[in-house]
Amino acid sequence: MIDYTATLNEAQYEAVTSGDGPVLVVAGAGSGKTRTIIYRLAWLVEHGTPPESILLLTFTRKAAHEMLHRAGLLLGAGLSRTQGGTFHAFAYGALRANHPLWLNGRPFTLMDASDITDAIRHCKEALKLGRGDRSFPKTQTIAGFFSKARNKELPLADVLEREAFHLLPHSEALVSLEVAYTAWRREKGLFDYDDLLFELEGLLADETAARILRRRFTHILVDEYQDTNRVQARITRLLAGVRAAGEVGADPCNVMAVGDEAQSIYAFRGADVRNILDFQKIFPGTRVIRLEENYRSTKPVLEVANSLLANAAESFHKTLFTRTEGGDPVRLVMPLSDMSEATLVVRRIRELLDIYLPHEIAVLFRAGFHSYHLEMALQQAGIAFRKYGGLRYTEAAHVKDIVAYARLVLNLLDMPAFARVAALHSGIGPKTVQKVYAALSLCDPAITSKALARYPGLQEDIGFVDKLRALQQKPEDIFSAVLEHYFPKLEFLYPDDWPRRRQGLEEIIQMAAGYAELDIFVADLALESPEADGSDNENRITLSTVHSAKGLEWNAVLIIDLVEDRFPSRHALARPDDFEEERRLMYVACTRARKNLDLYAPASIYSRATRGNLYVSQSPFVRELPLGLAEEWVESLGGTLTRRKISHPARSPHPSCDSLRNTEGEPARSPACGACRHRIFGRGKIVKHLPPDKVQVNFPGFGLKIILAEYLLMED
DNA sequence: GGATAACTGGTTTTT
DNA sequence: CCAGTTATCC
Repeated sequence: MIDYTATLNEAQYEAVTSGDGPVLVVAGAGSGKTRTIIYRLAWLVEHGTPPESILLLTFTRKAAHEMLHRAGLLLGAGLSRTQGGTFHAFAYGALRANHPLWLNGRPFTLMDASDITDAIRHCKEALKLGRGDRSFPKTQTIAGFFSKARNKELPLADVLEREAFHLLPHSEALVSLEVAYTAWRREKGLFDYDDLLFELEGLLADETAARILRRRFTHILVDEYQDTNRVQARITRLLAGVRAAGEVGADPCNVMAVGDEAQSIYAFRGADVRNILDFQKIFPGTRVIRLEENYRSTKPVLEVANSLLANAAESFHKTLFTRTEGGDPVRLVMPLSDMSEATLVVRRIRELLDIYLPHEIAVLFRAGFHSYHLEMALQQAGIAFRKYGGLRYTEAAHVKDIVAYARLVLNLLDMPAFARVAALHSGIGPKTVQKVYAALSLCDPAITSKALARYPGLQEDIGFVDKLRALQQKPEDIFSAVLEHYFPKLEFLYPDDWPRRRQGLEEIIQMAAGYAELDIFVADLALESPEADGSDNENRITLSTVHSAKGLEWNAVLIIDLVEDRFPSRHALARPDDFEEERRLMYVACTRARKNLDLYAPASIYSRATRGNLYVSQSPFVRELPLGLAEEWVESLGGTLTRRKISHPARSPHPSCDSLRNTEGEPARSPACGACRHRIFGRGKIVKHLPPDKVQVNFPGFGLKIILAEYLLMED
């Protein structure tokens, strides 16, 4: 038997050992949330719950696997029969077993990100929309809005009105494009990410199907509940069932949701914090347990994190505490440019490598491309890294090529895969693809062979795929056959860099080896690519977007590019809600650090457009940092860092005029204060004078701030 | 008409 | 670095 009291605190113990009924665990950053889930899994199994009756829904498959693995270690027995993964992966599995009726028995295929943009581009061309119109949004942007509308469950026109005022002239065109895209998916049997969730909900709407799943999964655990969207919350409810007060029915309603509203960072894709705030209303009789003590970070790190939340909108106020004292100070480094930032970060990583192993160090940033300079500098310095977020292994063209062959083995009428394989042959472009596909979809051997006769290369490929299908092999054997078939083409397809692409292509066979079913493997590739290389990860530092760093932790964390327009992102400055999400994102980034936290705010950023360095404002999250919370280091020419004890007046703790542009794109200013003749940056208004040297200012949408008068402009 | 080469301008975050 | 556009070639 496991000794639960030895390693758990009181609140954790209560969560782990709670009996039947709904439970909500509100777990602050670093409060032992993962440990709690692991022990909960072990406790359930130890107290008679069959492992296969537990469903663990997490944010990444990796998180689920790790928790199950560690719970298995505790128990001394594997938890391989427990299902764990993302909502999307679970939905795929459920729909695979219960085909939606409207498909009429046809196979369905999961689209990956590029399939989605390709499909939208195709519809856009078919409808002749936005041709040569520079103001028409990019296909990827359109895909983003389509998905956002569905995740927020709002009409597309409403989303555009709220979030993309400048696209309103195209509203009608985009709505018709959305209709066409939906029709295209249904016609071709294609599911995008959002379809998975809504189709699963549709499945659960059938009471018989829902009851079967409820009986199968008597205990449901949902991690990162603050980042679920509305349909995911409804799915949770449908899977758990709801018992009215006092009722003892068939629905077990053993659901445990774990989350932290201060770490909600996915509102952009429809995550709704109300799911966690309203949990008790949805599930009557919920037991709420709070984990508040932080075991992860040192005091200096927590003070910075707490200060970020102290400036947040009301509902997110929260303070983490630790019983441990001491720890290195948080460092705020101000390089001259993003180029020298890369140099300084490399230098700092060298220092940290004397103390920590590579895998205990991470560099975090707001967007994938922010790390380009650093990636080059690390390469030159010979420091190995792996990058999360941004381009993935499975998004490389040559990997998509082989996966496309595998998808055709599953389903010859998989439109995106067919288009990809067909276009590998010279002389076949988009139009020919459409023609040949139309002929193939009639499923008449005579017509098929006639259509293919004109394209011998493609005919050979189709023959190869048909043969492979007939053999009914294991996924790894199918991929080795595909590789053998594909290798000779590689040199011709990618003359510039085929040797590089050849490297690591065989890894896909290793990845496939863990799977018994080809379609599940292919679906997983689209949902979340497995670790590309498991070999020397211990010897690499981590580069990651903050979003991809969620749920992870390192001894040393460096956050780069803390400047306005980057972190917070330019797009977030228009609306206060988005700005608040950036703040929580910064909070998530800081709370990843166990011992060392370095913040980098370069004074300038290289811009291609002007072929020079542009001076930039520091991120408001840096400017608002109270003096004394971080040690400040300034770079001077020549790359030397100097410790700065007194803060510069430019370090004003409020958004600058740049970050408070109105919709016309002009910096807005209020008139000078009648009493003191001071002017405020942006739209701020002085509401109170606090003698001798401070004023209270209200920034519409950002709230009240107290500011030193010397930071303000005098009317001239 | 349709495929491919050359060019240009602009980058959020993810399943 | 990559998607979308225009120019050129079959």
